[in-house]
Amino acid sequence: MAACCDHDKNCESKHDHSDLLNKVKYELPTDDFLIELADLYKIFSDSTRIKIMFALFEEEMCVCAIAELLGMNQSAISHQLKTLKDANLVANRRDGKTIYYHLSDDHVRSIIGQGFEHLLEDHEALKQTRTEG
Amino acid sequence: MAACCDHDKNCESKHDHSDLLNKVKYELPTDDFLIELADLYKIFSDSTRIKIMFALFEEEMCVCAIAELLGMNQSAISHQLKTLKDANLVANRRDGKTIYYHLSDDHVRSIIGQGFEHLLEDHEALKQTRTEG
DNA sequence: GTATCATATGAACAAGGATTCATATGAAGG
DNA sequence: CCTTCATATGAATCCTTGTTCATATGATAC
Repeated sequence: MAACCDHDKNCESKHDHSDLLNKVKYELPTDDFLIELADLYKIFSDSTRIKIMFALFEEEMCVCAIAELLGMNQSAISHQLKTLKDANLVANRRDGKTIYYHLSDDHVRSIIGQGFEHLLEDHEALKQTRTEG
Repeated sequence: MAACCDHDKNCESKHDHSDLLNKVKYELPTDDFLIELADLYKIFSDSTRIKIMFALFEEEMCVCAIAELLGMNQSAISHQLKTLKDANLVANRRDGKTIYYHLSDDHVRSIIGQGFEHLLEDHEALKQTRTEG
């Protein structure tokens, strides 16, 4: 009988993976950490937020400038900036009535950089197969 | 009058950002690329998929082993594996009735690695403020 | 062929989230 | 104070998406 399965109806396989499962289970980070990691990527998973972060690569911008740049209304941008700020990815400063946002650290750059490279290489690979075919 | 606004009701600001906007707009990648980038991170933004990828860090696994590991049913895992495969993040091989999945390249490792580090440093910072307080 | 196991897939449902609208806050100028 | 501008926020809506259930495919063994 499979080693780990009769206590859970989700585990219905007839295979016996006990050895593999025990090993992998041991190496796996905690659920909490993995959920936190997914939540971090969730922030990068919206194109509006990506655009905002890219814009802030250059220099700090106020809310209405970002809204104008992206052609979206101020409220939408404000909501997304809150999301980014809650995740410590952007910070802001007030100057009179205006509030300027900027990237809060270099993690944004390095995280986006990795995705960027992945896409570039995918596009390269695609081009390759096209010229080969 | 602000330089770029009367053509678009979303651009209602009284500020004049023309210089800044022109500069940033010029530096910004295309919409298509930014959307593609967001879509890539979207794949990392689900904890089930993250867990699958982490499991495959160790070695290849068949569908039912992953399901057993995560305590989820086979269908859910299969759907997510399809998502990962469509994004070229995992690949598979058949051996009889069983299909084994593995990471398809090292981008998964490097992308997850960046997020990993970000979280670790955040946790460090948190610990710091706690001991200071 | 039929039965069984491993996986894939389509439809349906539920939960989450991005945007918009309306409104609130908060600062500066008069 | 009152007005205006810049931003924030809450509620409502619509769209996306993860999971489940039921079923299909595809391979092996008999």
